[in-house]
Amino acid sequence: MAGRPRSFDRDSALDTALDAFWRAGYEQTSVSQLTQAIGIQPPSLYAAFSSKDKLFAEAAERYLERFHRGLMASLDRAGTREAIAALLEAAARAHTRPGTPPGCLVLSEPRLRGERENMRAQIAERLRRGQRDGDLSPEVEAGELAALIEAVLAGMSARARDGGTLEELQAISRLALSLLPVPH
Amino acid sequence: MAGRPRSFDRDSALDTALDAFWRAGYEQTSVSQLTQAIGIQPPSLYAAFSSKDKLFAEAAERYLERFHRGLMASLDRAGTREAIAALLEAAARAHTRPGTPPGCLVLSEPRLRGERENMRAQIAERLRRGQRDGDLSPEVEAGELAALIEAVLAGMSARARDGGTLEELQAISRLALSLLPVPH
DNA sequence: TCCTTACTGTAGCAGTCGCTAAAGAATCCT
DNA sequence: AGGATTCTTTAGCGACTGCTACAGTAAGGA
Repeated sequence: MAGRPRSFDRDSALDTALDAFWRAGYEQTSVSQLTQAIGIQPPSLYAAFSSKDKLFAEAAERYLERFHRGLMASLDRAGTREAIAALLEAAARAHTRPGTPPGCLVLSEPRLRGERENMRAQIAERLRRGQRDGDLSPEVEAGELAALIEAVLAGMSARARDGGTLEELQAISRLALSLLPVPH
Repeated sequence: MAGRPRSFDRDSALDTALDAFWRAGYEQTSVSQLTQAIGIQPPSLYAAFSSKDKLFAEAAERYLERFHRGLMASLDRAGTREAIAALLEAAARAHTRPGTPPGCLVLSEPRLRGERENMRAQIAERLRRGQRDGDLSPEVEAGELAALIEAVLAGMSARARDGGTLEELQAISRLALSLLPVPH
């Protein structure tokens, strides 16, 4: 049944791969960089993960679970303004957190366009809920405001990759919040 | 003195190279893609432009002259709000203009970080002028507001690359404008 | 103990990367 | 015409890309 046991920890190898993809993106991360960072030879990587593409998919899924979903859970807060404020503040912190690469994988990796669309849809849904609840002006189109918020988040991520500090991103976040129209 | 004349138009070759770099970025554009698009062999490219790096630098300079500076000239408008509105609107149009690649080269190419810093500095300077002129609230830090505006522009560029339409970008632009505090 | 199974390291596949040596072709100058 | 100059094409450099055939190794089951 069982053969020779794997000589490396698949789970921590996935962490290492995620870090590499997050830092440099899919295209700029070579298989040889990955195997070197993990400390294995190519056949071991391919036995465990099938292909660079599948390895990325699994690393991205881990990113979603471990970083992205928690961040998006900020939207569950009561109060639309508080929810968006929490999302922006959490993003500012996450995008500049020491020990992880700067910026957001979802917002910077071209291959994750689908996740960006999910993200925008979730924000739009939260805004619509706010309009139903009466704590967001119904005069603004929720989809459009969600697109603006996504754009601000993408800009914050890009700024972080350019060396922007936590304080700079928090300033962006704080100023961006003032565009949420309160109900009259 | 003069030897065999160049068989291709250096100027239009530079246009072709700019289009390629703009569309896919520096790293994702190979020399063989460039020579194929221009219709020449590698030695001709190297005789005319020295290296991929120098070719990119020249193409980027052309981008700045031909697209970026005109866009930034929107800031010269009288009225700070009008100036920022014009910049955002011009960006929405430029990032989705048919016949040119989607998005902004300055905002999407990692190598052009310095230009992004120039851009932010120019926006900040315009905002400070607005505060001196009294048509922008002096209570907001111009550098921070400039960072927010740059973030919105970067987000618009990213959205354009994801397939965002002119109308979507205009909606972002219009909503973003509401964060400009008027003087009390 | 021996077989089966599944991993390991070595080595290298075909293809592409940025770039260039060498030789032929087209121009100007004398 | 002949030489000098500068481009062109052909061909290919060494290094790297994602990936894999092959042989050796370490485990469990009979």
